[in-house]
Amino acid sequence: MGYQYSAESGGDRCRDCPVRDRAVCSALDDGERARFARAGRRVGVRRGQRLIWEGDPSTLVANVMEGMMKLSISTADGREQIVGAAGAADFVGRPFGATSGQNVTALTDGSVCLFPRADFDRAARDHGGLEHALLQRALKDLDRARGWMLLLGRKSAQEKIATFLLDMADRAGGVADFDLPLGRQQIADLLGTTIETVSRQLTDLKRAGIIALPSRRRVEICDREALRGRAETGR
Amino acid sequence: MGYQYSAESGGDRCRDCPVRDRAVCSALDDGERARFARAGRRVGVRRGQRLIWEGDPSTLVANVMEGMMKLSISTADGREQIVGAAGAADFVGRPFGATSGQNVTALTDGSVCLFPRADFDRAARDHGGLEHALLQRALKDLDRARGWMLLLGRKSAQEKIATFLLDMADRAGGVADFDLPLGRQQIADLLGTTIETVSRQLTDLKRAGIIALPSRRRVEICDREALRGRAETGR
DNA sequence: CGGTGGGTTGAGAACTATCAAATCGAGTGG
DNA sequence: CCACTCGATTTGATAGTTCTCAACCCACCG
Repeated sequence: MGYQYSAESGGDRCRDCPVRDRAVCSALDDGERARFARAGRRVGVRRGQRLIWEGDPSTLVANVMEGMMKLSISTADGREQIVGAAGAADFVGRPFGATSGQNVTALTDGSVCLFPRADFDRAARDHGGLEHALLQRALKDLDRARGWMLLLGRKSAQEKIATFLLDMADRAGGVADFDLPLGRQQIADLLGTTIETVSRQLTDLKRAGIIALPSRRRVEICDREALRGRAETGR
Repeated sequence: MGYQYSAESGGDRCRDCPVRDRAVCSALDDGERARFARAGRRVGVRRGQRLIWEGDPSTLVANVMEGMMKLSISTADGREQIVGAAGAADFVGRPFGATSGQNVTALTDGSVCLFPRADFDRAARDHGGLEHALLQRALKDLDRARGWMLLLGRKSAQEKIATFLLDMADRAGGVADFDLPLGRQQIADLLGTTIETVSRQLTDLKRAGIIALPSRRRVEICDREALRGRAETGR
């Protein structure tokens, strides 16, 4: 399939894993992990590369080690909706299921730790801790997905953008000043709107003095309260 | 809280449970279940009754025994989005989490088997089978939620209604003829649109001869292919 | 027979998408 | 260092959808 396998082969593959104590694997003890690690492969991914295809048989799952991935679903005529994102230490893929319901595509260069789904499923069944970690993540993802459904179904473009910016600020650690990990088109795909609407709403917020946009990717929140107001009633 | 507790008290509460071999409990063996059952209570619910509130501490979880529930989230100003539905044998509530992210409200009269979350969490940790069953459900719910995000974010009113009708027909067993379990307002809340738009789209489909609407709740699909077409490209 | 609670229909306003053109920014090669 | 190019973003004009508000209908009930 053309993945780029890293040089490291046997031995303790996890030793230098950047996410070894945040990923689901951290639920395993050292012995379990050592055995489990044999099934996994560290693989580099390039921006734009697709790891998993919507509708394909679910044969792979992975932990993200570096970089950012998007989960997306498309209509037959090419409209795309981003349904989730996964960064370092997050889990992607569909365990315990015949097919994958989403595309998984790299938004940035990065690397993942890839497992054949069958091996992973077996390990999850054998080690309750791993399964519990998966359940925790699935439940959290489910809460997030459902929260986003409210945004997609019921919020105006204004509210969508404001909510999105607050969400991003939170993820960046609650700071007022951060870089967007997404381009305008991807923001549109996430919010269920168009690139032009995203652009217009951003410049509206800028003109209102609520945010500043020093460069394409950078955002400064100048008036968090006002932004919060628009996230709730920005009709 | 005013729940209506049923008369049955001790003994084998599960014996006459209508969903005993489809609910998550079916992952337990008889001995486990007997012990587990002591923590649960069968409770009747009336149409409109809310079991769980969005944002409240998560103290209860439940298996639905009879009837249908909706999961919903609301904005501060009262707009509502339905984010899921639960029928007989489905599980509701937020295990392993401090707060519930959704409202759970009965759409019809029915009954549920209610557990204090703490007891349920403990049981899930002790019995891997139960946890696995929960994971399976969470993953399926997650797939469904994400699929619905595509509809909410990217589909036109026409496509939403057509998709909804096909979905309902599937759930009813793939028949061409079924009763809607939801009123117009609830369909609107599910599809992220308004009651008027739902009504208009339905009459459009009726005028086109694709469906018939013999009564308020009943739908007949006359031309499934045409309906499928509108679910994909009904712009 | 007058309520009542859905549901439908109509008209106009408000948003948002669409299409097209102008701008911007980072590279590139001279 | 400057013109030039390419992709991303912004802006403008316009068309379409969908929402909103209001009136009307209809089946059912006391």
